[in-house]
This record gives sequence, C-alpha cells and structure tokens, in this order.
Amino acid sequence: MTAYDPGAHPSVFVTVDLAIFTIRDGALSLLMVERGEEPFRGCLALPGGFVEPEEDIEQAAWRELAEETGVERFSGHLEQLRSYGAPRRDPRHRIVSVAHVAFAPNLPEPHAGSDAATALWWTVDEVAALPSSSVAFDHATIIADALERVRSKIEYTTLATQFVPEPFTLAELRRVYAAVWGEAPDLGNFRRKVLGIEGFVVATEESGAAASGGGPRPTLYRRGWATAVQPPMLRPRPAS
Amino acid sequence: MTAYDPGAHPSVFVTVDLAIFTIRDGALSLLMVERGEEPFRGCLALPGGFVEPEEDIEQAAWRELAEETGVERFSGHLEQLRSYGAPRRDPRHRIVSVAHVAFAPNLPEPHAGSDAATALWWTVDEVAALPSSSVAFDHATIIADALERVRSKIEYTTLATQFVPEPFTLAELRRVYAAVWGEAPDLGNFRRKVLGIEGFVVATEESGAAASGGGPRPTLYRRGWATAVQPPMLRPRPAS
DNA sequence: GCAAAAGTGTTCTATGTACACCCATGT
DNA sequence: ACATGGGTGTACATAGAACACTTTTGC
Repeated sequence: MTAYDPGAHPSVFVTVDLAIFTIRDGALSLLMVERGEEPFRGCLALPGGFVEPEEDIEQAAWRELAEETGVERFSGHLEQLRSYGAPRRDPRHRIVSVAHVAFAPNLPEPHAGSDAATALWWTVDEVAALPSSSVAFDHATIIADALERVRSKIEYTTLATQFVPEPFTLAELRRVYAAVWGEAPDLGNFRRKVLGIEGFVVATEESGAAASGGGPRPTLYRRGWATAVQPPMLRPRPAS
Repeated sequence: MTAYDPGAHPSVFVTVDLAIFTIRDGALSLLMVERGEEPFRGCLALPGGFVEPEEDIEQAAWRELAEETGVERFSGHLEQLRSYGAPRRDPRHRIVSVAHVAFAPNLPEPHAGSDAATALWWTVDEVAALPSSSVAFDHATIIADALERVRSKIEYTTLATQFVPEPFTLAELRRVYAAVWGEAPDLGNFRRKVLGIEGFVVATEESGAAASGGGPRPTLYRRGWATAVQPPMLRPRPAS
C-alpha cells in the first residue's frame, strides 16, 4: 500500500472531543454535557464537535472550547491528547475523534448560551463513580487517559499555574497539586521547589488578603516564563 | 454544536503513518519510503496507509507495520504518537493522519516484497540533514515529534530493551541509549541503574561471546516484566 | 604481555523527605 | 489570647556524577 491514494477507501467523520479540567471548591472538575438525542440520550459526554472543512484540528478544538465554555478570551492551556477510532465507537457512522485536554482557571458556570445549555461541571470523583452505562461512547476511556495526562503533566511542566487566576499565592498553587493528585505535596518542600525553579512564578509587590482566621498576608505571584520543571515535581508516594 | 450529528459535515480520509525506529550499526535509524508518484514524487515519506472500514486505528497501524517491514511476527513496540490534520497537508484531499511510533530490534533490510520496494533505512542524522523540500507532506514535523517521543520514552520506561534482540548484554543495551541520545550514559552508573530496577532485565545462565579484542564473557539478559523506570534514567546534561 | 571490554568500588554532591518551628494577623 | 495559615530551618536518606580500579579473555 503506497500511501495517500484514496482509491476506493471510505471516508470518515472527524471530530474533536474536549476534556476541560478546572478546579472548583478544591476539587478537580470536568465539563460534561448531557446528550439530548440518540444515541446515548441522557448520558453524559465530553463536549466536542466536527472539524470544519477549512479548519485545522487544533483550530477546531479552540473553537469548540470557546463555544462550550462561553469564553472567547480563554486564558488556559489546550493540547492534543490522542485519537480514538474504533470502528463502532459511534453506532451510526465511522467517526474518528481527536481528543484534547484543556486546563482552565475559574471558568464561569456553563450558561445557556449557544447550545451548551446542558453542560455542567462534575468532579472527577463523581465521574469515576458513574456507572459505565451512563457515559456516552468511549468517553470513559478518554476521560481516564486525560486524567492521567493532567496528573503527569503537572509533574514536569509549569502548567499547574494554568489552573489558578492571576495573581495567586503559593498556597493556592499548592492546592492545585492537591486537587489533581488527591494529596498535597509537603508544604516546605513545595515552596522550595517552586521558588527554586527560575521563572516558574514571579513575585509581585502586592500581598493578598489574610485568611479568614487571620494570618500573614501571603505574597502574590504571576506565571513565569518557564515551561519545564526539571527535575520533576514528584507526586507523594505513588504506591510503590 | 451538540456533538456527533454529521449533518452537512464533510468526511475526510484517515491514514496511519509510521515512524519505525531501529538501531543499525550503532546509529538510530528510521524507515522511509521514496514516493513514486505525485505529489512529492521522489521525496521521502514515512510509510503508512489508509485505515480500512472495519479496522481500528491501532489495527491499521499494526497491519501497515507488518506490510512495510515484511515481518509478520513483530517483536517490538508500537504506540500512537498524535494526529496531524492541517487542511492542506495533502494537496489532493483532506487527510487526517494518525502518526505512530515503533521501536524495533534488528529488522531485516526492507525487501522488494509487497509494494515497499523503495523502503530504506536512514539514520536520523541523515534525515535531519535533508533539505526540507525532499521530505513529503508534513512528515518532517512528524519525524521531529517522533524522535522526541523516543528520546524521552526510554528515560522513564523499559522500552529501550525493545531495540535489542534477546538475549542481550548490558553493553548492548547501553549502546541503545547512546544511539538514541547521542551520548552514552556513564558505564558504572548505567549498570547499577538497570540492575537496581526490579524486572528491567533478567539474567540468563549463558554468557555471550567475548569482544573481538578479547575480554570477559558478558552476562546475557532478557527483557523483564517491569515497564516503568522510576526515578527515570536521566540523559546526560540536556544543556542547562 | 597487551589491548579491549566487562564488571566493581568509592567519594562527592545534589535533591527529596520529614519534620519542627517561628511569625503575622483577624476574631 | 489564640487559632489559622504563611513562611523558614534543619537533619536524614536517597540517588546521580565522576571517577579509579580490577578482571577476563583474544591476539
């Protein structure tokens, strides 16, 4: 098979699916939509849609991200995860889905705008507890892969800062790691690690508000120019 | 856009492309085919082909791997890399390519069987030195991404063993790292690292042949059951 | 004997781990 | 005053870096 001669080969539909993560009330959460039509009516699915004719896959993902979240100036991070293309993953047509992962700070509650009226934030624990019959298509697999991507990616990149709105305190950033990993890294070591990496965060002159029960005014930081964390931030005991 | 309603959406062709790496004469090498037809006639391209109607993407990749290498019992490793889908990456049709990476031990010289008659091994240095006009489509980008995947993957997995035929000596395994990274890890530290990870390699009772100039008979090993290397094997000074 | 390569040991240093502790502030 | 949480210090353990060195064999 010398490549790229379509011949009698069938064409398929290509979609993008999005696993959009954010942190709400200290819990890692995922945007999901309730399907209003068959197949899988009433099931939860990842937001997504078709790639348009003149559109790059990445463009399509950004467009869907804006449509589904209702945010036009999205400040977070978006990257491709991988593609899923089992022949009968959609019972109607052959559809290859290019899944993406997005890291978002404080997105608004999904509104009734566009057609994402049924979009809602679910914590990853809630999603994991769902019966497999209530998750559409192979999206449970995609979610599991996306979760692992997020958990590992904040180990060796600075992308954790994409989960907090600027400016932020180190305690807030640490709570990001706690939410994503399920366990908080050691306080002192975390501070040394983050501040020891040139350009991970940059301090501002301001100080934040003290906590409700009192305490010092924490220093506020902004995202720095660094992208890699090396050596990586290690998750607490990944069970040896 | 509520997902998965094709409506008037156009369908596209989906292919798999393969970056098949092996080590030949101590150099990391890549299988490429010379295109015999337009577009990009005479240019080098990654082997690949269309995904068949009833075929999973991964199945298609395995099938193409067998066809292009002429090996039916492939002993190495194959994984998805990512998808490429710019609208005009192929001038004739809209084609989304799901690229894969394969790690192979000692594959035979590509034969004239099937239609891979023009397939040849190129060292990655040779490929990097090619003018961009002689590499078809966006395959130079795919190759760069695939190379980085291989280089990083042998840091934190045991996949380096997939590049050597069993049984192998630790010196041979070390030469894999040297070939992929361009620099050899320290001899003593390398041995301690590999042998210190339970199940990375398992010793056999046999001893290999001494080197041409003489020397002790090295112990022979087989692949173990471990898949992760943690903490990872670090590449020598990645330029701070 | 000598060269070549396998295999071992040793010291130094960087980094992660696990804490204890101090300090500033709101209630 | 005291609880709360930001911020710092320190002793220990682990593991990588950079060597030197010994051993086994073919020529």
